[in-house]
Amino acid sequence: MGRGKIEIKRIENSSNRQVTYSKRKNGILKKAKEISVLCDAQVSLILFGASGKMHEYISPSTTLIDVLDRYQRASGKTLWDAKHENLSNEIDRIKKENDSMQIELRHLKGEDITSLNYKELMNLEEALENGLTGQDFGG
Amino acid sequence: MGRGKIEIKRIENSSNRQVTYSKRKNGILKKAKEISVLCDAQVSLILFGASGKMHEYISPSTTLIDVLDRYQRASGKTLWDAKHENLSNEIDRIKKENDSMQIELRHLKGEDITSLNYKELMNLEEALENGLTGQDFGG
DNA sequence: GCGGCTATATATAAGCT
DNA sequence: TAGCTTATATATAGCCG
Repeated sequence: MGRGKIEIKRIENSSNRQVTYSKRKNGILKKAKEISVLCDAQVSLILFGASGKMHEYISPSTTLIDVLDRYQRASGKTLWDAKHENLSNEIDRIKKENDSMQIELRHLKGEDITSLNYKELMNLEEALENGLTGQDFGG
Repeated sequence: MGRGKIEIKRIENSSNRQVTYSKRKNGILKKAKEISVLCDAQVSLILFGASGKMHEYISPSTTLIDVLDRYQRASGKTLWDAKHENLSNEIDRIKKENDSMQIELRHLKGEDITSLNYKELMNLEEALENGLTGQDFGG
């Protein structure tokens, strides 16, 4: 669509790439508006250029959240549930690490530290590195 | 872009609307792929036609969730509900505690433990309870 | 690097089957 | 109804200031 035909592959020249992005971004945003108006379609378009700048188009009379809800129902994929699960799992993982450390710290602080011998310290260190939970080092 | 010029307004004839949707859907999906490849852009495009059928394009090497996370950061808008925010906050909180403990443990393990005196232990304990991060207890 | 300017490449509205 | 075709409308690559 220009003076010359181009291959669809990454434009190596960064300044040409930027110019092309800017032009095509306008083009695709326009197309998104058009299809949404002409065909009564619900559209969500989000673009991030290499420079990091964001552009978006969401059809009128809807919201991105509506689109995403519908996306989940139509695709069977989960977004917030997946997100929710990821977060929950991360919390579990971190909490375990956390508990483990707290237990070890309690031991460290609760004992007469000078009474720990070398072997006990090694056990402790190993336990910490393994992130074991609930293991008791005798107190 | 055809035999005749058209106005950008809802196509009333439902079968024309469907045909136009189908054609333009292909066009915009192609455009989305092209800009993503040519310009190294991160793109998310979700379309629902009036018939309810969904089509999507997400740039390779990313996921819709990534795009949405980035969208939230860039736009300042929240997509996930309050529940997710709470989880995120909890993660932040726990991670801080965690980091704090790791720092202290590193100190404990890195030192000759018998050299810690009572006061140092008290400082340590206080720091842990306050969840302070990055504070140095002298090594 | 940015905003116009064309020549060309593409997309697509109508038609046709 | 769904494709295929073709004349036109658009998009845009390469340039220029």
